[in-house]
Amino acid sequence: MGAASCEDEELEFKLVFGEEKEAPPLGAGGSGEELDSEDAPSCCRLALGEPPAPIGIPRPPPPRPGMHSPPPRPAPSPGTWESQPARSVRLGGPGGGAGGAGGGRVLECPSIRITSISPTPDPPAALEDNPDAWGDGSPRDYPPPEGFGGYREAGGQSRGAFFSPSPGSSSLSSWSFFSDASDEAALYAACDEVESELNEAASRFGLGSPLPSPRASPRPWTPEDPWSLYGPSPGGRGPEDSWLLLSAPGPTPASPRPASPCGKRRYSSSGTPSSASPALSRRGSLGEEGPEPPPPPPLPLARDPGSPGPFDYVGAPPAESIPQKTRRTSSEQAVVLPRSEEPAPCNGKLPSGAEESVAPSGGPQKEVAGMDYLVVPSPLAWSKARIGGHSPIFRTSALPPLDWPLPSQYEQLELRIEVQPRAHHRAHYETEGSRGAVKAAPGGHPVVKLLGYSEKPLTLQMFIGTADERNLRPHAFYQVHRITGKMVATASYEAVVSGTKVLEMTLLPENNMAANIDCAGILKLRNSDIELRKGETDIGRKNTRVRLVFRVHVPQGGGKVVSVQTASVPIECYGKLQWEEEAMVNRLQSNEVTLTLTVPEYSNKRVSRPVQVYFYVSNGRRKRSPTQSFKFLPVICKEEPLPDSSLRGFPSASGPPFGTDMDFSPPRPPYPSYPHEDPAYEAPYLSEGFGYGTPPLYPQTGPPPSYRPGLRMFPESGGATGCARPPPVSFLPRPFPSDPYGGRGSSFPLGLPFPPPAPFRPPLPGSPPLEAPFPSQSGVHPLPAEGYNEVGPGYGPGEGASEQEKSRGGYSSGFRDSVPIQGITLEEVSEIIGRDLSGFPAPPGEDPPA
DNA sequence: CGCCTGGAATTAGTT
DNA sequence: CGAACTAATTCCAGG
Repeated sequence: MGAASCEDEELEFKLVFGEEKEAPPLGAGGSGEELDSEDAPSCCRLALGEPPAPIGIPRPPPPRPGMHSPPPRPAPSPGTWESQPARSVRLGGPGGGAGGAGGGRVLECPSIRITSISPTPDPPAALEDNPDAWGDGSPRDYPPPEGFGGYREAGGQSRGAFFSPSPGSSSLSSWSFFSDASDEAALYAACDEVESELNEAASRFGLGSPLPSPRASPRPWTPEDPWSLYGPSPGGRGPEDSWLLLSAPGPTPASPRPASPCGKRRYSSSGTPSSASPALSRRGSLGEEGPEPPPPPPLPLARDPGSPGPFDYVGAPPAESIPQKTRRTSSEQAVVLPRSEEPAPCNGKLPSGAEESVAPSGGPQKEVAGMDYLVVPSPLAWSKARIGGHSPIFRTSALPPLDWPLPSQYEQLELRIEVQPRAHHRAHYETEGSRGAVKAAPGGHPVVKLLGYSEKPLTLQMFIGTADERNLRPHAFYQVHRITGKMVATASYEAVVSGTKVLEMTLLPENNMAANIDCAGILKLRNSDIELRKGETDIGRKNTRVRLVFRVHVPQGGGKVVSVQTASVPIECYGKLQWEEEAMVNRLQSNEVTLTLTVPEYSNKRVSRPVQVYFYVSNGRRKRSPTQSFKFLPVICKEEPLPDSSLRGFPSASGPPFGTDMDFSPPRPPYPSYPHEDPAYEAPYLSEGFGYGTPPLYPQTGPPPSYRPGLRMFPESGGATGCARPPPVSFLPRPFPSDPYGGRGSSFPLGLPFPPPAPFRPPLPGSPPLEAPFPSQSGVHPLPAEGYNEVGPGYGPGEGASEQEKSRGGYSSGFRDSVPIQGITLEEVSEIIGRDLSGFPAPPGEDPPA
């Protein structure tokens, strides 16, 4: 719903609206729907939840590899993981050494070769591997890409072009993969995994092109960072030593990725030069890019000595069009694995210095330098490792890859997103100027904090991850973009890890180990550029949601670190709102403390899931209140609390830490203001288990202590439902007349909950019910208070419920298609709007855009 | 002048 | 194969 505005008068928003100027995330709401469509894979949901352990990861079904990179394997020490090198090695192209520029091939191997990055510029050994090994002709063998745009490349390639799992959407299967399958499954999976992993590994290599991002600034801080590993000190990558370079094989054909959400679409099939083809594309992806700087020098890896980065910037990735293989082979290929991500411990051998030490940065090329070959652990081992819940402890030398799931909390450590980003952020294309940093819903920017540690500065890594139901992993179509400028107070620098741009910031004890993420924008890569990459199975179309993923490696002594990660709520990156309507304010029923308006009906009446929509109150000018949200729910949801609700949020299942969050436990604000709460969103996301670690803060609305997350009320029944607070909202289903006050849809007063929460108001007589008015539908009964779960299985009936319940026979039929349901958490509404509004003369109402 | 933004115009991909 | 639509990108203009 759009914002309702009163043009007549200007409202005083001080109270209501924070000062925030930012536009409300309108589009966000849409997600719900999309989810529906997209969610596809029912399988997705994981039930697993291993607690803290990162592992909550489900095993992938045989078919698809779920992980891109091999999961870290358990280290000798109990509870410790070593990241493994990609199994595939890229064969050096021409000279293997140098970056294997030539199309190195990837070998599949049982054994992996890892090269630690040596300070020396040597080309990565890995590259050299025999190409043959990979006879598969997998994409891995690619000619060196040339002129790619850095980002794309980075993203693409690295992401593994091939390897990397599809960003997103696709995925159906992924989950299945991970599921903790039983042993058998495990085995099964193992095989697949192996491949996948290999692929991943390969991808990583590929990545390497350093991001050329011009902007990447030298690392600001770091120096002290204990973990120099990561970030080598600015100047040096020393640590890199520890980093390993891997060359990975292309994705095996066999292990196809999960189908993209929609099924990956093919651009003109055979590579038609359809527009898609980069080269041809009008946009000139290729063309443009082509011109771009040639692939990085042979020794890609090396970042400039000058440019320090924890992660290496790998040489710029080759053009998208180029087969990944190519890219990889090129010098670029030699990717340095950042300590964490990619590093595979070499034969056990850690890269020198790898461990905690900060390795001086050796030459950039270190990565390449000597790679050791590792014996590849048996698939099973890997599988299990993944599956099993293990502590997120890794060797400093072998940090977990970006696609490796990690818990947000471990023992006393917890990486929490104190302030969540807005649910909508328009990403910019390379052809556009920056669209700024991601903002927080309440205004300002997201804030991430590490709890349980304050000894010394640590490096906080951030990258753009997927937001689908599959495992959280770097998003192929989006990259983090470093924002600089006078308005940016947080020092950061870009690094490329395995083809994924990573923004690194410092968490300082003096700042309570918190970082204000005001330096992170989101870059959109052209779908065609990414999709053309060999090995890339994901499609970019409609794959526009991302999450900000934060990771930190906390030194534990003994060369070990605890890696914790958390992901933000999903962020819709398409500028475009799916739905937006302006709600009409019913002045007659509005007063100083209550704003009554008619809620427009949701555009898509067939949603099967709850759709969270956002709204804000505008004074008709530029003043806008902070964005608030509520959900349109399929009727069914209300009625049935999913039994599994708990499950629905995989997260919960996945881990203790998560569980809570997922459920949006108390800490969470009751209000819908934030997207993540949105069932739609969450469910899927949650599934991943990790990401959401922390409950977002909802400053604005401050979560009322009293609030029960679980209680959700629908308007009609709503009040009844037992909201802790009776929301003063009433919906009136009405046709949507143009009439200012009459509305179509239901109207509800946004009242100030204050004093006495107004009881829920019954629908107004006049308004024609859209379909079934809630009330009567009464089917709507108060949901069981499970917290959000109530609403659905995970909130909702929506996505979460979907599968499970369906399977159960639950509500599938349940949703009413035709009827748009409007479910709102009264509480939310009340709080959100109500308070603020109080005091207004005749407030304009507004709706949330979907 | 450059960075953001919001929107609209185009073009490509689907149905 | 073309039309109608939708989504993705590119451009523009205003602040």
